[in-house]
Amino acid sequence: MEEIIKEFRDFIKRKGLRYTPEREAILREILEIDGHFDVDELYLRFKKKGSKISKASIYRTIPLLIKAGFIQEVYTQEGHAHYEVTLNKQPHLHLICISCKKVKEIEDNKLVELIKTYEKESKFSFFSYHLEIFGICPDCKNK
Amino acid sequence: MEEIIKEFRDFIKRKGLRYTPEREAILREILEIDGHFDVDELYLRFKKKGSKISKASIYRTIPLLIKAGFIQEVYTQEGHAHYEVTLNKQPHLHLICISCKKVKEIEDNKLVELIKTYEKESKFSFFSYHLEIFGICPDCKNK
DNA sequence: AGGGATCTGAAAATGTGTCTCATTTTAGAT
DNA sequence: ATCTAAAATGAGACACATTTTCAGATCCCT
Repeated sequence: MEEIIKEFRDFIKRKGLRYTPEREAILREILEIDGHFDVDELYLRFKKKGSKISKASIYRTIPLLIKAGFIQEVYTQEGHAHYEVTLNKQPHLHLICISCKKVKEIEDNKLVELIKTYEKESKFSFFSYHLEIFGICPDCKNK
Repeated sequence: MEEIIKEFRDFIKRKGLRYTPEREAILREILEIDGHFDVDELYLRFKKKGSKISKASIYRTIPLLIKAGFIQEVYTQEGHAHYEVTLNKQPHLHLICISCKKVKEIEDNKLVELIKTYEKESKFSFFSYHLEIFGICPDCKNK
């Protein structure tokens, strides 16, 4: 945990930016969230704690955390973006039920291998990817 | 082309909806676009032609075309959705250059096979998927 | 400690997508 | 062909996510 914070601080410094309590608090809060999150959820968590971090700061910090490689945008649902912490996470894909909106994660090495072959063939340098599959989950099929 | 139009008409009828000139015009316009498109582009094409189809109608027709299986939402960029015609298209994935924003398509059967195994294992019924990979294209690397 | 650049919160601005509503159009029944 | 109820349309209002502006606060280098 503290190492991650330190890494973020180094990243901020390296970029010539300023390390502020708000930026640190946002990273700490995100690291405490298990699973996916969105801006509003983050904002409400701060509000509940009595912390008065503004949405603007959250919106401004998220791109930094993405560039630093700590989080990733995973999908858009109900008109707004959802993110997840990528640290200590295997690459994975999301199955999204279009009926109940639940999201299931699948980790699979075969996909990772396949993506590596695309990287070689295309001569791109890959940063990240999303594989989202939309369908109906077993529970909703039986309704 | 005319067969596709007929198919759409049948789809609309089957759903108990009404077949209108606007709906047909929107489908025709989309079929003429080569590649990806967004709502604004579509709207401007109508405007340029002197056609006065409203954005509301475009927004209302797109979900119909998706349900009919003619188009698909492919990715969100700069805050709005982009679509593509799925007819006569092999399933494929998109490589998006985060520098120049160009999108390259890759078709690959291995991915399709892999996704079929996920469908079996997860017991979901899949409708569609997107695989988007973000990276830097060879051209931008050399700048 | 001082000072200029950067960051912050608050609010306004922007932009996408949805909804409302008055009017028009469709399509089935007459 | 005409009538009619239901559904679709365009225009604009609206809801909401995200970005930008700006004045004041903070950071951090010297």
